[in-house]
Amino acid sequence: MARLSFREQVLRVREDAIVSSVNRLLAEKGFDSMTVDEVAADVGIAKASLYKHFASKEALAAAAMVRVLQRAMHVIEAEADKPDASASDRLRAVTRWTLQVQLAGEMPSLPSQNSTLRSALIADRVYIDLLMEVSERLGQWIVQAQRDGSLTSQLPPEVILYTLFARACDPVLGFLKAGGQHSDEQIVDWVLSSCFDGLAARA
Amino acid sequence: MARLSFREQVLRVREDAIVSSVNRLLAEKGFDSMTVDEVAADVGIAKASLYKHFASKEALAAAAMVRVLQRAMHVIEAEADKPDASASDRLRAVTRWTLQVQLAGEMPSLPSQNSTLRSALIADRVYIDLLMEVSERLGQWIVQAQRDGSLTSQLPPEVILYTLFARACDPVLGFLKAGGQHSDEQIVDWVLSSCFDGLAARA
DNA sequence: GTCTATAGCCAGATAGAC
DNA sequence: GTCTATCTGGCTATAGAC
Repeated sequence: MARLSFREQVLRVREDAIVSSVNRLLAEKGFDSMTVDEVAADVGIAKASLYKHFASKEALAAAAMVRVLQRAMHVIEAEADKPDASASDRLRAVTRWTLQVQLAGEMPSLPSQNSTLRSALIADRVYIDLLMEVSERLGQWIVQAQRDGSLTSQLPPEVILYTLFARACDPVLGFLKAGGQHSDEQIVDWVLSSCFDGLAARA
Repeated sequence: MARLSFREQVLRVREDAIVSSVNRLLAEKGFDSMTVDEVAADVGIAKASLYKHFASKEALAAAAMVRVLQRAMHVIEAEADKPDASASDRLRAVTRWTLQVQLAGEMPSLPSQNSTLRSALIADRVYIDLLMEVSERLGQWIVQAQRDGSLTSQLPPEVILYTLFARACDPVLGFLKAGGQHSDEQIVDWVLSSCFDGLAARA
């Protein structure tokens, strides 16, 4: 790893602050409602300065997505290091982390319809590579869990993978939180249970 | 029911055409990306004429939501009329319908973050009343199914209700459809199974 | 690289003739 | 009620001084 000059470190820190703001605002308001002016105000710099760091609003969102995927990879690696956990345990743990992040208002949410954003994301090599890596790691655990009989074999691994990914934007968390009746832990437990155990009664 | 004059009937038909366009565009692009110009072009009238029928873009979206809730109520009533169905069967059937509508590109999707839209919706008495009625009808079936042991009692009825509602915007359907590998029926079956039976293997 | 100021665009809503 | 033409505001992005 090359040593960074002081100037480069300052740059890093500033960009990190920008991405943090973007991440939070994306979680709060979504991509379309978030304005670049807001981001600049939140970071405490001028809008034009933002554009010296990131070429476009889409690039800002992509950076936030890259960061959350990096966090996810760290969680995955931490789970992989636990010697006694089953594949199913690991998937549950990663899914739990996803729900917690969303409930904490730290999960950036992107509209799947916005085409300019989609284009920017699939053109972003770093983002795509990370997404593939996360998918592969989870995919291996899914297949393993199906083999050892802890996850259903009725569903293709692909369907299970997508279902887990979708927990990152599950609106049920927000509904329950809006009610204000339950603790975050309780909410996460319920959604996790509905996801893995289903709504139907177990025999 | 009062007889409508010819002029009023023409009005009805036109507004119905407008709501149809809005419904489809909302399903396709979402509220933020949908423009009023597009709606006008799709219906084939001038934008100013649209505003003679609906006061705002939010009102257009509300009308589409009212319509889809009316469709849902019809489905619910049709299910209620089936003499031999269990509460659980009825919930599955209504959920299946929801998934089919979404997969057919006919489910209007609204961003939960947009505040002006939220305000417009909760101010719309017709929308709120319908939403409450649908919730109550489903809620009764949920409690009943929990009592007869076909739905889990581990989760509060509220959680189950929200989980079913959330199927209307489940991104898993879109992911699987985008792959182009599977039939719509197959996709619906999988998602329905993941929802009710869960991802974990059944004993 | 940071700022202020502004260009350029687009979309929601309206004016006013017919 | 329908149209054409326009207003208005907000947002992304940039120019240009320092």
